[in-house]
Amino acid sequence: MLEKTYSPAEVEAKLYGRWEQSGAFACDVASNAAPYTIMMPPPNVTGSLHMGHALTFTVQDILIRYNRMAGRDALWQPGTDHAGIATQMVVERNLAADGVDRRDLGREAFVDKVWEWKAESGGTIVNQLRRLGASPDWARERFTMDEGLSAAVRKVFVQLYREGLIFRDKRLVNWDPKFQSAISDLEVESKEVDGNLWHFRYPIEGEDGRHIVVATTRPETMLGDTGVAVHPDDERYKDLVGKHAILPLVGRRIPIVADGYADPEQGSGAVKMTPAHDFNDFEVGKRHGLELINIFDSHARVNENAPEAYRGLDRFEARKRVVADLEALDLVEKIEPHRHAVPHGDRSGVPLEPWLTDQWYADAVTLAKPAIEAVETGKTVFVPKNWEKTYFEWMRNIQPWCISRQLWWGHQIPAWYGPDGTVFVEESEEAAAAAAAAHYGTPVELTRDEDVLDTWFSSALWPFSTLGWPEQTPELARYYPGDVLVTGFDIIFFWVARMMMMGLHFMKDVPFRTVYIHALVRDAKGQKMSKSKNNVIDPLDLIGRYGTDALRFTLAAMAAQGRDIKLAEGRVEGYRNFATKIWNAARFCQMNGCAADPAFDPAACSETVNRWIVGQVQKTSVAVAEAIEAYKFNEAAAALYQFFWGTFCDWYLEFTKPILQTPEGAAEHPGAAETRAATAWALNRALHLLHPIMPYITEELWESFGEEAGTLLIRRPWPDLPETLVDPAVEAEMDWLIRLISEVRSIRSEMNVPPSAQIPLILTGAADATAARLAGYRDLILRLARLSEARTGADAPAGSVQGVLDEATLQLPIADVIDVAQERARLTKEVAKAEGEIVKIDKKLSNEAFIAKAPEEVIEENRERLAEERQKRDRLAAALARLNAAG
RNA sequence: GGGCGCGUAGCUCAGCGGGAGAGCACUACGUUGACAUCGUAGGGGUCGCUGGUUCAAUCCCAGCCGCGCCCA
Repeated sequence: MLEKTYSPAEVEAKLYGRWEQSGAFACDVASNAAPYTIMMPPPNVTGSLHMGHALTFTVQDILIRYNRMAGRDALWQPGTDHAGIATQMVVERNLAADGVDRRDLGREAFVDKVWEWKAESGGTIVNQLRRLGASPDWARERFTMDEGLSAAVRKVFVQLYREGLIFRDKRLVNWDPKFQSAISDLEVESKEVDGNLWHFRYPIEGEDGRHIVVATTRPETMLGDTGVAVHPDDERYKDLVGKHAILPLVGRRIPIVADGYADPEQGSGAVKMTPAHDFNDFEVGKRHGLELINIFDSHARVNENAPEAYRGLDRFEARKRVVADLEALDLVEKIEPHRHAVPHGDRSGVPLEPWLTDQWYADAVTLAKPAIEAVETGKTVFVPKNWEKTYFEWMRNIQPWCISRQLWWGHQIPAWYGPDGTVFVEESEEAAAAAAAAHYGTPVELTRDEDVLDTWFSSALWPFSTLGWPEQTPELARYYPGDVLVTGFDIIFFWVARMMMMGLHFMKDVPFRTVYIHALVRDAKGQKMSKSKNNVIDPLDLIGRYGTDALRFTLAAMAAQGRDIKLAEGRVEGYRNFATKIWNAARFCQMNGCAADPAFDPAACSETVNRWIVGQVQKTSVAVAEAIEAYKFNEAAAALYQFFWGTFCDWYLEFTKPILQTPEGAAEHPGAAETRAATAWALNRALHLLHPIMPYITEELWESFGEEAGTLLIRRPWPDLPETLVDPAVEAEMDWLIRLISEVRSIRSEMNVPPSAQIPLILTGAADATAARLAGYRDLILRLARLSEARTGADAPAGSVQGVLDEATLQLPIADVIDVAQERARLTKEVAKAEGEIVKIDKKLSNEAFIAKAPEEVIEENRERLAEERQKRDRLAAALARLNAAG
């Protein structure tokens, strides 16, 4: 016998191991089944499970479990990425706690430390994924720094270099002074900061007392100014173009140029130009041949290119000093408070410095072309479709991708320099040495490039590097391209776009056919969860309190396309209750001896209730399958919830009670055996349908109810049921029954008939078929509507409360409890309601244009509804008349 | 400024050309042998505003008002 309540924690721990050990998660390269592949977006190895992960991995697991059941050879490829900066930071912090600096340790020893750290604590998120019930093929778990994946990185780098698609260049980069590394423009986070707009006067050369006023948010950069720009049409400055200003504090003579970049509306209309420290100024500088003067070192301290007084100052100290010195010279026109966006490093959190350095770049412009085309031609489709716009927007405006990072943890760039700086890009040191020897005609000492590659460079290869590329493995042939990539929109640029580029370039095919972009999880108020707001909901905490299945069902139910998820804990609680409901329904089935019967044939039921539930199961299985295949997880969840609670528990189990529960001394109902088998069958099918979303409770119940002892639900086939199980006549009959019971209950409740009182029901004006139904379901009706008798009759007994059901009128003779005034009010309200409908439909039908232009079935439907409403109105009016006559 | 999206019941959200829905919350009643993590019934909505298209608009189009996110 099942326990009284479901205990998620116990069941989860027990079943996960059983699944994994049974090999249920593994794909089968030798299988004849069609493959179904999802590449898991590798979480950061330093990461721990947050709500976003919970959503994305739940969705992926639903897809994988469903497709596995649907007969596909499913591969869900798991793994983690090495997260260059984040991981290096973690390990550096740990070392710092022991008073060790990585530079004292040296590169090799430091990298060893990182590997040690990874071995000890790198698996956190992977274990948390298990608690979520995720079922990837763990045996194939990969890490972006694995030897195989590293070989893929080297090969890709060398090939792209030889094709001219990777190059080295001196450009402005987003420099992170804290990490001492370049970062890509995607890792830049704009933050609104309260600052000032400082207006400085720059004296004009040769015109005593005349100044040009420039406005800036970064006074300290003026030490590197090499020009002033004004708009060509700006009348105020026309005569100054071509002249020079004298840069205060420095004394440099700088040209005044005309450029459309200067906005006459902004500030004074004149802008100082610092081409070595601002991306826009860099472009303007290029157009006008302005000098590039780098005034900062890598820590963003003023260097030797600035006047001696400022050297060594940090950029913020330099700012104060410059302003103070200009004020002393009376060259500050005004200072206005100004709120503006300042680029920050998304991980370091410090303001970034545009800085001129040598870096490696990938030619994203060229690589993006086929990737754009693949989406244009539908080789890869986005779901929902509108994310294509975001993708195109970025891909069509893409810039060269800075792929080098000044870190130690990552894939070191396979480039070696000869004594004269000649670069040799090869897959190994030996190859580089050979190439150098050939170049110089003699072996030489080579120095390897110290930099490593952007983590996303290796992630971009994930869809094929994890399958063994560059080896031509059977896995690669079978599982590339993948079916669907599931991720959040925030990762379209970082990862999706780059996988598209690399996949198309190296595999000559897209990496996945579909990209499903899901929502972001926010808190109940719609705010992004963040530690600083202290509104983070921990999925593991929710799992602990409500169970994994409840959390998964909640996320599925809320994963409607195109809208973010505002997660309120109440929803999780509600779906925990749903799990409890499932548990209790199963207990009930067990208590009534409903066990799987191998001989049961759903198409051959004789009891109407059983023929009905079998059809409802069929409809639900189709609805759920279609919803999952269309990535409409909320619809799948709603169909399941409605079926299990609203149909199976609320009606079917109630309908079968009189059949299953034989009163003392009475003979068993002739349909009892069939009903027990049908109930078990329906419950078992429901467990199948629920399994992808609620794997644990369904697997646990399958253990007690399953048709085949010792099998696991995870490996069972998805129910493939014929449409013929749905019988419209049966549906109509059960629908009538439900409406009759509901109507009686509603009247009883409104008339305040105590639940314990058993009252009679007389159906007047009933057609023969209706009378037959009443007789056929008499026991059920008595029980569920709490009646003492239920029969047809010719006349209404005096003092009846009345209701209408199709052509018949319900009479509930409860003269002793009836309140005439209350009943009159009730009936009057009902009549008015019907009357309102009649007026609405009548108006529509008497509109000639409607009759002329609307489709025939719509007109017909309205005619039917009108007739129904009129019938109802007439019967209710008659009931009212009877009441008035009696009262 | 450009792009995307959202304003539907008290709350969280489905629906998106032909009868306004769900869950939670709320109210009343209920110890009917699966379930109070429950049952039965009920109240509650000019579907942001204004125009337009249409026989028909919560749904399509335009404008406006509020709100969010991304990119400059």
